[in-house]
Amino acid sequence: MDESANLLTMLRPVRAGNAFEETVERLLQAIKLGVVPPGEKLPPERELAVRLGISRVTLREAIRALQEEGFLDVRRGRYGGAFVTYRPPGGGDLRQVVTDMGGDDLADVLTFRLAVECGAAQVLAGTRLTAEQRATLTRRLDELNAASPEDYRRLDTAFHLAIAELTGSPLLAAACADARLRVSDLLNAIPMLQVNIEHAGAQHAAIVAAILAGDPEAARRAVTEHLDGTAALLRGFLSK
Amino acid sequence: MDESANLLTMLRPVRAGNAFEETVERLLQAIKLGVVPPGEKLPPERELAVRLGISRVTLREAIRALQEEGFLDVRRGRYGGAFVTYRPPGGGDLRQVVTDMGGDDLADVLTFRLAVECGAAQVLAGTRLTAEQRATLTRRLDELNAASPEDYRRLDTAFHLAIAELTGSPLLAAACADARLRVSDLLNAIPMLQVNIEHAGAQHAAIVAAILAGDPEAARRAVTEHLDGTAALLRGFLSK
DNA sequence: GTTTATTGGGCTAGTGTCAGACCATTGATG
DNA sequence: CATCAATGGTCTGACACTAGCCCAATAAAC
Repeated sequence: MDESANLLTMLRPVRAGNAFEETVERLLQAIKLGVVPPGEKLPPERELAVRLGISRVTLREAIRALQEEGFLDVRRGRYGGAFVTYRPPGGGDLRQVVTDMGGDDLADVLTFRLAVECGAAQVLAGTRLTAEQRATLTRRLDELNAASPEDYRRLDTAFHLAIAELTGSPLLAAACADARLRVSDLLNAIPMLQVNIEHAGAQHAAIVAAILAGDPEAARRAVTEHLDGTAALLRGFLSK
Repeated sequence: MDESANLLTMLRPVRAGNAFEETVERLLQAIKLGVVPPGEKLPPERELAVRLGISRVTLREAIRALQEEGFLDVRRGRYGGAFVTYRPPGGGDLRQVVTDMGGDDLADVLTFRLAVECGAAQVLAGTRLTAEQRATLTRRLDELNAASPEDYRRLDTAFHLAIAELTGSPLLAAACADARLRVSDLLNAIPMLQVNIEHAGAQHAAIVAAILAGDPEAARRAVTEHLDGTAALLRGFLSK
């Protein structure tokens, strides 16, 4: 960690890949995180291209790639569109997933997620929330607690993202979304055990309680505990 | 904050601009944050292009733009290079700077910075640090405390970034660098008062003490206090 | 059935970006 | 004063990406 550490950080690559690759990544994330649930369709190409800031040609290439990989079913005509067919796999080989993660180190991803999610929860707890914001937060928690196994991961993501989004900071929301999708493949590769879900449920409740009580310290502690639990779970499966 | 909040977050633009624009931004940040101090030169074009992941042609366009704006002095031949001529301005019109900030909202930027820097400090405090890491942290603090006025902002940046970099998470370091440069124009537009520097000095010391003591709670609190102070200062100058 | 609005599919001309090669300039070194 | 290594300056051919336009297919509405 010498004089040039700052330099290395500032002069990192300006872009992660070409437009096509980055678009595939983004769509894949929206699909895998369940932001667009199975059976639903993506927005129309013309609209989506504008939102993603790319040309329709590039977008279509990305969609075609995902179609060939079996993530999407594309139908023409009115009421057509790109329908999500992907369903989260029951459980793959965690070590393989870790190996597949591009250059990103496992520790890097987990550290990043811990930092930004704790930061978001702390900030939100330190904000005076409107009745509507409080309602959104508790609704997301209730939905998660009532989730069927196949919806669990999707609603868990929605819950965690909601905390970041409720801070009103798009930059922070984007950072948390980024962190989440970097762990999502990992989470999908480990089985969902009833014990873990119950533990997580209690921790989610503690997080919401701390935020609603306006206690940043408690919120930070609750999120740390929750994410440390997940990290330990992952490391446990990796060392077996 | 309806059902589609997640969608809006996930389907944000894949790239902020074209390669040329993003490169200008990056270099400008490295210059304005003092990562490459006045009088020093950027790495050679060939090397820099590789580090930034762009072609030499695009990099040269960016450098030429910055040269024409007066930030760089480019000299040919051996021992030549792109030398930094920019020196941080004494103090401009803060409101103008806020107006100039592209779409980013002031609150968004401050919230983002608070979250990621608190997260980084908390994570670092929760890590068992090596002797070398502890030495780096205290050295950065000492350098900052001994800084002349013209070096203050640069070393302040280096100190804050060091905390993020010491976590060992490149993702987190990049996020903090991003947050810092988004406020740097704002900070440069307000005068440095002796009182504020003394306050900041005490807060920096508290942050380091908490991290070295391995107390995440205290670290989080100290960073929050420090950044809230800066935010209040900014808001104060804006409302005058 | 026929119509119609909406959606994906495909084309073209123009611009952005790239890799790689070669040229021009400079200042230290012998 | 001649040489040389390091650096910026320039060119070319190939590929990526874009904006804008029109075509084709589909299913609801009539």
